[in-house]
Amino acid sequence: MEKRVLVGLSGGLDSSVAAMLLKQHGYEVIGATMSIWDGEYSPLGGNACYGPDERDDIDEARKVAEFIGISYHVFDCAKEYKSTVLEYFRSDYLQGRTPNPCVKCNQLMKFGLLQELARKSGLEFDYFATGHYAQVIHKDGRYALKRAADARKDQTYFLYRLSQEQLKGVLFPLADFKKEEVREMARKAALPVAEKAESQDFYCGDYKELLQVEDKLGSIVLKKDNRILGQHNGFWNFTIGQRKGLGVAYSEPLYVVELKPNENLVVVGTREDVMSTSFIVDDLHWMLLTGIEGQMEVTVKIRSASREAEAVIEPFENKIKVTFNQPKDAITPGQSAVFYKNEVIVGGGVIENLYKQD
RNA sequence: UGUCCGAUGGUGUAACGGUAGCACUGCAGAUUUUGAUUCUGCCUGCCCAGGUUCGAAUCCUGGUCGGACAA
Repeated sequence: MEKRVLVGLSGGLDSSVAAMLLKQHGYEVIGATMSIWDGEYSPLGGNACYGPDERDDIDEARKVAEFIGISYHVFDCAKEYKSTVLEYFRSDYLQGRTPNPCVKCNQLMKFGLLQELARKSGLEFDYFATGHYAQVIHKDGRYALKRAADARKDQTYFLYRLSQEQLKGVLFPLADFKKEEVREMARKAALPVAEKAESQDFYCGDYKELLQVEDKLGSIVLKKDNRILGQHNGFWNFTIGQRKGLGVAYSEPLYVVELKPNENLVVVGTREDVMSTSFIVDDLHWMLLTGIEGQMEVTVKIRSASREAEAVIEPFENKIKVTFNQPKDAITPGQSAVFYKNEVIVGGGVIENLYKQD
């Protein structure tokens, strides 16, 4: 009997190819897209997750579904998206942290609500699949994510919060392919989205709308001597490690080193000032393991596009303390730190703050 | 209205007298499922007026402006 798979279609290249591959492999495939845009704001058009161009993406996903011959459904997740992802996004920024909406969205929406609504609507399926570049392994009775074959496109970082239950029923058809191979397959099959461009932003409008704030003048101060170097329109417009857009000239590159929400201060410093070695991770989520007792050597990734680096993790109160072997730049509260051992996700959590000795 | 110092692109700076470089900002692009990082490219400048030199940002004179000292 054919196994049934629900595939999350985004209207993009990757998920389309994923669906096509599953179909070719003999699964009975059902396409589904979540609708998250409620039209409250009016940003300029653009290729973003949360935005009015969602309609175009849904149209494309529908075309693709027709093209490869699978059924297609759209589920309205706008309300929940707003109360979870957007609310999280907003409150984190207003606390001077830098949230990662993709992580939240994967955990709660794509790999959560979407399947839930599909089942409620009467659809039955054995697996859930997406076009993510990641692979699932099963070891010692636990499921975990392993980096994709195409290391350059690996997306496990965004998926580290998936639970055992979520991982258990997941398929990633693109796990073993490189991006170029995926595009080539799409071209050969003449998929409608074969030439679709990469990359999408989270939101293509002004973040002020999502944060529900107005500009508020504040100072940009130099860490070294607290000298005021310039002005800004609100600390929420910045993230640790940011270099561009400060509007401040100095003898060397300046980076945002710290945000002080209470005083609406943006503290900047030199390259050296953004480097740290130790930090505390909270809001833990374990994957291959269920926790650790003592120290463990791992590699840690603290930003989607930043390369993972060697570090030691160890319990610290109810949290985890991470210590890099070499100082690392832009360790940012709110971003996720994901621990890998031999390319497999051991666990991860959210960066709470730097750990300072003495 | 005395003395001293300084005066280079939007900002901070560099250039034995030989036609101005660097960093930052800004802009454009590459990379990116986070408005970060990183990478590539681009735009702007020698306070003014004389003079000395084959030739001056660099030397001299005067002016203007800024800073410091000076009751």
